[in-house]
Amino acid sequence: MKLEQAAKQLEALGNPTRLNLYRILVRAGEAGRPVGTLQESLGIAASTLSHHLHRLILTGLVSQERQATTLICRANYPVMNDLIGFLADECCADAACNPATNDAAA
Amino acid sequence: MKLEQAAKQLEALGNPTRLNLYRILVRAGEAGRPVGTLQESLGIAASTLSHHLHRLILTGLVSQERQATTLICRANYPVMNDLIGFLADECCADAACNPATNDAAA
DNA sequence: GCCCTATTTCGAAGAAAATCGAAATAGGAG
DNA sequence: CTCCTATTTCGATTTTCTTCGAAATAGGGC
Repeated sequence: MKLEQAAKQLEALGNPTRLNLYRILVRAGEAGRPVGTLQESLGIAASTLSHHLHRLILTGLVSQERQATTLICRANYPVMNDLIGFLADECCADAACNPATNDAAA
Repeated sequence: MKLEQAAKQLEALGNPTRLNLYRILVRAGEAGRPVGTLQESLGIAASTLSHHLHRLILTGLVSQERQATTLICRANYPVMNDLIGFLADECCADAACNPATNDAAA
């Protein structure tokens, strides 16, 4: 994964409203959640929610599927897996934190 | 971990310059890196670097130690571990992505 | 005390984000 | 076709971020 893409996804999750939104979607599982119920859960303006949702969709973390007039939103698990993989790769997440001593720089 | 704190850390990493900076620190390992060499690697103004560094330090992702006149910066691995743990917990990272069907909401 | 390097703080300018309400579009029901 | 609900787009406002250079502080060396 490219650093820029990872940064975009991290930024997308780096907002309390969006992180909360994303968490709700994750917990909703494969069933997903219509936009309307998300709005009720979050208690924000529909336009604000739409904006945040759009940002999450742009990064690939969330996807939508139309069901008649309602839009079902779902967390895109593989994308999150890749992101966590990136972080773990860079930051020795689950390992014993024994980073190499190579001087990788910009 | 609280959602707000996780969001702050994600936001801190959600900037290309800071993510790059953090990656350099992670790869530097326990030895860490003086601020000066970070500036050379990143090619940004010292004040800009100081600002980004401050943000990473505020979230706990990076810590500093003074060695005479130079400040050594180090990645704070446990904090990143917690963050990854939070993401994995919310988003079934390494598991087979079988989220529960509880309707947790805000 | 004076100087020298390393780093931060200050002040400012431009860019981007978060939020809302109002208006526009999407998809179907009658 | 008209209407109704669901959702997005538009326009605006307020706040926050990013970046820089200049000036201030930190810690020693002479």
